[in-house]
Amino acid sequence: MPRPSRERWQRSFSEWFDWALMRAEIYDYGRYPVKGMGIWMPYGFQIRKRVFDIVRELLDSTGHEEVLFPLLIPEWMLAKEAEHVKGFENEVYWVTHGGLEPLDQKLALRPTSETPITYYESMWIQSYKQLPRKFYQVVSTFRYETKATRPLIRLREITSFKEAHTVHESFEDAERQVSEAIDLYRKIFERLGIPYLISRRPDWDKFAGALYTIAFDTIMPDGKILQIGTVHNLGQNFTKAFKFRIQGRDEYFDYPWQTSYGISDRVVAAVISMHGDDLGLVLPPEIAPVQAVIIPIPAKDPSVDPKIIDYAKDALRSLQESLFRVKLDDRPDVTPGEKYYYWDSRGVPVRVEIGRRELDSGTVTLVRRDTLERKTVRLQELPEEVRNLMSQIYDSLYRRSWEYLRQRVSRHASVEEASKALAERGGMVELPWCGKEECANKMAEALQAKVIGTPWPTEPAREGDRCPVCGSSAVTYLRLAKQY
RNA sequence: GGGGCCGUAGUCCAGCUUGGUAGGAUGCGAGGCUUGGGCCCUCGUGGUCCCGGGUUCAAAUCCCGGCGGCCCCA
Repeated sequence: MPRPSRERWQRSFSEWFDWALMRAEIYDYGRYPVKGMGIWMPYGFQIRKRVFDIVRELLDSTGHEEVLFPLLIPEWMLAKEAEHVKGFENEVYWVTHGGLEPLDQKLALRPTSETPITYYESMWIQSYKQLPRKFYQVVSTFRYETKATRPLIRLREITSFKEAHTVHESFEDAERQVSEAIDLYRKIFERLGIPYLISRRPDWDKFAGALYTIAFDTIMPDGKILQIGTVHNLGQNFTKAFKFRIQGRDEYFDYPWQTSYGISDRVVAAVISMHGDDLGLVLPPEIAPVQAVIIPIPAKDPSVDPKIIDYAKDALRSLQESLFRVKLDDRPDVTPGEKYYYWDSRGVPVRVEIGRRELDSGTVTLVRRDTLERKTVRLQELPEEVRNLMSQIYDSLYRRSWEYLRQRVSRHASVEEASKALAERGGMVELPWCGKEECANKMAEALQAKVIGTPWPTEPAREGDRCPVCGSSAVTYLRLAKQY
């Protein structure tokens, strides 16, 4: 078999994505009778779990403490911070009845948890000595999306919202926390081989209630941008709204500073999309529920088959002892070819083929999922070879996805050039920008694209670069793209 | 926000224009034959035709409303 094509993957990505989710039994979407909600199936649940294991590991190791807040938020609490409630008013689900009885206080299904968490922080924290404090939870959140919902990408129940919330004694420390969060997110996406761009969202598009928002975006196979993580500096907006004050080093009372940052199901959508091909998923080994699958090949002479199975079990044991997640597919009534397609679609990184040839020579044949290259190695070397292959697969997925992203980001002096680039390959374009909202909107309109933001860290414009709309000196560059 | 397409077996789809017995492929189960990339054969199994209402002697089919999915544009 030649290297698998990525034609359908790229040309009809939307179809590919729906197909891949079903085919690999990840997320059953489109037949639950509530819009925008689906079911994590066992295999998908394993992937999701391993992705969020990485998230938890990195948060835990940097002093974040996992908590769990209630799903329901009373109306008065959600409404405490004026900008916040205004930003969410169109997408909140309300619980209005208990049984047949109308509730005297409407209860929101949390769209995010800044308000209840701040409410409790105000009771738990009295002094700067208790700071910084970093909490997080991984929960379902609900948003009444009016745009077209998509599996994992735009859900009404976001089933895997990791929201972190931190408290600090000073603006400077909150700024430091923003950097830490960005660094954490970089590490998460690096581990998953998801390439990203970091942008500061324009002021008119920041999180409701934040001073500013930094966002991670990736580029999907169809060239559209997907936001995969956000980091907000909340300033004192919520602490003031909740009259949450602490005693500072100077003995005076003042409002502490907060940040919050979130990652969701979209990370799983991104990792699936980024590495896939026309056969289905290609999973980075770290999150693959099955890292190697052993396929026994029956012999012409059936009396040899028990020996092949025994030999395959030797291979299985050897890999299990080396702590790989490995599976022997010894279903007697399914042909090897069908098993290949089955496991390929699920993205298993390494396949181990064992037939008469391998039995007779004390070897096994390894096939790597990303390239379908084969290689025959001695049975004793199996664990080491699998380990090497997995690391090569990760490296190559990583390089390929970053290469893909880089090819779809470009800087242009004029709207015409940028428009051409967007038409040709989608992705992100950057144009010099004077900083005025009006000019940004005009660029977006001309390109029929959305303003994504400005590069982070902030990049001052080069001498002589001019805003293509008003012609005045550019201060930085504006990123625009078609967005999910 | 505007426009379009679609909903029939677990899945993919035909049937709808022209109303009159619910079809195919695939899957699933049994048996046989195969097995180094989806083999083949036989038999069997599987349906609230998305939901509600209307028209009609009769509705998967026509009409209205709803729910859900997809695409394009803003």
